Amino acid sequence: MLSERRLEVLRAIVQDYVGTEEPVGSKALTERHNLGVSPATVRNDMAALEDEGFIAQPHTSAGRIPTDKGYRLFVDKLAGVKPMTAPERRAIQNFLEGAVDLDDVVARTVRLLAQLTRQVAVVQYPSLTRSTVRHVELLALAPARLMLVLITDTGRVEQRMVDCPAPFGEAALADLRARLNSRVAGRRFTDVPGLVEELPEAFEAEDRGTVSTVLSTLLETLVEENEERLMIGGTANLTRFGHDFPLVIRPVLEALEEQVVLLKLLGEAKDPGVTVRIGHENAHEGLNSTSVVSVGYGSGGEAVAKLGVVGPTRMDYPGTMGAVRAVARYVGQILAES
Amino acid sequence: MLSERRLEVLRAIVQDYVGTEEPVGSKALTERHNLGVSPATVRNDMAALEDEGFIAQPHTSAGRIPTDKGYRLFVDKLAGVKPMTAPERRAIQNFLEGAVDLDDVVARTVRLLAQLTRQVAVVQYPSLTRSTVRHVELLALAPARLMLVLITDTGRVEQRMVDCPAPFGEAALADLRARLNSRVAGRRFTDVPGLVEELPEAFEAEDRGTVSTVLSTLLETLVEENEERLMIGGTANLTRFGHDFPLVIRPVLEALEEQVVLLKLLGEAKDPGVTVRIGHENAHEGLNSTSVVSVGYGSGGEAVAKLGVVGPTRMDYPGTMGAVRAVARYVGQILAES
DNA sequence: GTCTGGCACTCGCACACCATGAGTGCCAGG
DNA sequence: CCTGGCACTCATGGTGTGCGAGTGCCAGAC
Repeated sequence: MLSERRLEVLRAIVQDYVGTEEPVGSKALTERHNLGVSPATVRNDMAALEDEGFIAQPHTSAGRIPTDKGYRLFVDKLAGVKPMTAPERRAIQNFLEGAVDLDDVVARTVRLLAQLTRQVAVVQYPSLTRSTVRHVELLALAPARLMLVLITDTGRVEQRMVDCPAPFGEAALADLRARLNSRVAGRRFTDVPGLVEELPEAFEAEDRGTVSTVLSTLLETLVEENEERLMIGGTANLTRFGHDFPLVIRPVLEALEEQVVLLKLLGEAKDPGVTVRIGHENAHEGLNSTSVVSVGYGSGGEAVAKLGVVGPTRMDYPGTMGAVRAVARYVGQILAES
Repeated sequence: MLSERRLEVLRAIVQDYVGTEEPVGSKALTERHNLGVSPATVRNDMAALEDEGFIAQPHTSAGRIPTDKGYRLFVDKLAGVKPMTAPERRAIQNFLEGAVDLDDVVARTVRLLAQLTRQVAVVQYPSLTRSTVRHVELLALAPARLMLVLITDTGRVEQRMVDCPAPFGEAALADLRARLNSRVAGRRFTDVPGLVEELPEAFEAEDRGTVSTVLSTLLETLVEENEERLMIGGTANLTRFGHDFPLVIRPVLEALEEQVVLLKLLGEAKDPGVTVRIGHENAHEGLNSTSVVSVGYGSGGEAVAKLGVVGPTRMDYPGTMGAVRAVARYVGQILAES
């Protein structure tokens, strides 16, 4: 079991290492933090912490640095979330309020997060599956070719072409449009399939094929993989990573280009609050030397998507968590207003 | 004036340096290329080339490397565009044909370019201003709130909210929708303003305010800055840049995050063919050690947007130019088909 | 039992030194 | 105008060394 003081030592090590980027020794520790004990005592505590796997030394004659396990303990037990200051909060709000549409909200959020945390920011677009339908529109582009436009409560718009098996009259089109909207408008995406099931039956036999085609296109749109888009930014912050450049940064850049990887990354975090995944806790190899801080955000009380940052495991966790949480909160507000 | 052989020497230097990334000396040159003269002669030629500013030596006792000016001469006079091989062309075509919508086309193009050239790829979305209107749709979301949806011939969709000064009836809406489409469908964006000018006059006085509002929103959409979106990829290739990492790569990453910068970059290239901007020819400071190879692409004969790659000035120009040109050609085809 | 000061030990890092050799410029002769 | 020869420069890499930060351990104090 770790005594109170040993935890305090670990906290001091994490804080110093995050600040200086250099392994921290026993003497420096006692000087910068008033632990009330001598370096020798700290050394003993360090030896114990090392035995337990919370810290390690890069070389025999160097100071200690925290391990992933050490950071984990720090995040779980030793550090809170550092709240943003009032001016910071105002700045966030002001910056986000200038957004004109959903794309802009996401773009601004990415910039903001990247600037606040000085790390790589990742923002997922509000997911279709968790939002509700605002409107469905059908346009006849040609006698047997329709365009289906789906508008969500978060302002997102998806469109699909529909090639009809048979020509489809203007009247039938208006009818379908009206029926469709009266059923699904305001409903959650997940409920839509059940709501439109027997819709074809209301139409003439000749039109049923087309109606079915339209419906299946609609349902496809709801589940389609590209529903999960995201935007990243602040990659220039990767240059502040470390000294042993290419080897670390390369796999990270590669991982960041794989949207699938990132989506999985964000998706894994089920926690209602801020989630932190440290180093090897990330499934993807390329991200083994990074930590991911993420949180859900949404227009109502409920999360419709996630956002977060990717940075070195040696990061300011309390500050980053605070920034991520604050941004998520304000983005939620903005989405709710629009 | 530079003799034929001196140009040949320059070509050899560029080729060797691009291949090896190391300054090339006179002896190595005569060994790898059969110039038919001795190293001493080559040295004299090199001295001349250096006087003219085409090459430089990093240190006194090192070989020569091409300067920006040297690359410029190489690109303009000494190198052609290396055409893609047949299998490569087939691969490009196959890869692009799998795309399901415009976003996907752009995304695939970026990946493809990045892989082919092993550099950073930039693809601009087909610009609104140079395309034509396929359809304009108006939806009533609330009595005094409309949504305007604009669909282009390149498959792009833009939507805007319109808050009406007064409630707008269903009949008037249908009327406006019909009149609008009959006037602008199939027309170029640049012609739209003239075509809708006197449209409000056809409506009752009470509706004119709303009609005007809708029209001005439509016109805004046509010129809005965010019409010029773009997508980038292959940033991981930046790690192959050089040995003196952070200092070079940092400003490049920063520049790549500024869409404005990139758009200007692509926009500057007015050439109908492949354009190459080398090193300091790029206005943006951060890109002074990079070259940009870009070209326009379009669904018809006409260019509606640009695409290109950003890489180190030390790049394989003929190959890169060939890849860029080929990809642009096939993307154009794909867009024309859809 | 816990903390402390002392002490010997380890070892990475920075610096200096030197030998090597690739590459150059210049010159005299073909 | 080209070539071979020659003296010179200088970046690079390997070795050696001193320094100092940091450690582990132990004996003694509280």
